Amino acid sequence: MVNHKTSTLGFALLGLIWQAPRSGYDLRKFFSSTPMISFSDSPGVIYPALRRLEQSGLIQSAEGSGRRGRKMFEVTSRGRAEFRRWQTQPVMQQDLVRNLDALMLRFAFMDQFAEKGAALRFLKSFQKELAAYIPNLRKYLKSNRDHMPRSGRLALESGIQAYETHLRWTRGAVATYRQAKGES
Amino acid sequence: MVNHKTSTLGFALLGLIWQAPRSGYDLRKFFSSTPMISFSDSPGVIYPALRRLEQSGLIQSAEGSGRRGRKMFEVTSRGRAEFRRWQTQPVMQQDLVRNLDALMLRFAFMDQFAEKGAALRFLKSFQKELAAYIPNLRKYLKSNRDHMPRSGRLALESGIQAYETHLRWTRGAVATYRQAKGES
DNA sequence: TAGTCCATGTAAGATGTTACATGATTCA
DNA sequence: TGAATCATGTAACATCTTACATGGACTA
Repeated sequence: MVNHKTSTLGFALLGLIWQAPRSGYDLRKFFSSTPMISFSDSPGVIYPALRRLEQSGLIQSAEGSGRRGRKMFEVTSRGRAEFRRWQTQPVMQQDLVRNLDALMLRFAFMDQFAEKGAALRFLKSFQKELAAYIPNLRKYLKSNRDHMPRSGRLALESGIQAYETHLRWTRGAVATYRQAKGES
Repeated sequence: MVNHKTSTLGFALLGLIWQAPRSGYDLRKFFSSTPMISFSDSPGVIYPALRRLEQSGLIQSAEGSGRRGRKMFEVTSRGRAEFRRWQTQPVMQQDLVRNLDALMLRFAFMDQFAEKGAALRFLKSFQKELAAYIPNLRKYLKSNRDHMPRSGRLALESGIQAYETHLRWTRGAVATYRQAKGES
């Protein structure tokens, strides 16, 4: 068994297969027809990624798979453990800057696959990193705005606004979870 | 001369070198110390990318480059033409979904390198694609919200909010340009 | 029976990640 | 002189992009 380091795409596939056993074709169609369109639905991406997940022992093809010609995959217990490990890592500043999409993917599957409380911990951790990072951007803008071209300044402001929107979102999300807790 | 298809990183380098001749080291430091930190500052990324730009004839190393050991690059006329072509392409829905960062990069250099009016054309084009795309996400949310897990729904809402923030930003940016035009 | 969709794959090539390597320069 | 920083590079590896290839099933 070869051990590949799972990519963001790999975790997306793993999460979807965990939701319900799926074939490569199902996954391609899912990507092309939902907001997960940000992932490529090309066969040259999906099938090799599935083979890697299988080689790493994170998924296996189910026997007696549906229609002839289809190969259905299901998640193994190793796959579930690996997914949870990835999903519940603390949020780092680097994730914010380089991999915001992966962060949201981790959160998207939180209710289904992580233990209770993981969603709130994630949100708090995300919030903390955002609150620490946004002032850096503001500082840079303040020091440099006068000798930045207008479009450069606007682009930076757009980035700041995007992070602020995420921060606002985390507050709403935390409230949603708190409320649900109170009701239960 | 080999012709490589220039990547987003390549255009980032090209734009920065156009602003002022720079060495690989300068570029690495720029990435690591400004909001362009989203690009890798690793030498294993920067130096090969510079070689590719040079091989494609988009940059050349300047003679008598500064301190001993440094190689300063400057943009060629082919490089300028290629940058402008990339920068002034119309915005496609695919750019929105897969390459939002590249879009903002294109805009960031607009005032410096594109002809007058290009910034406004870009903003209008961006606006149009955003206005066309956001309703798709809303529709998906509306049809699926009842059988989505809470965290999945929240993640989708975060995506919608991010796009809406960009749309709001374009309106502010258009106003900025209009105002400057009126004043001039 | 012809066209479309289902379904899986391979191959070439470019790019990015990470780690390693080397030597010059500056400054305490 | 030793450490940090300047400065450029290579090499192994994994991944993604794009294009091509193949055959079965369905349906007008």
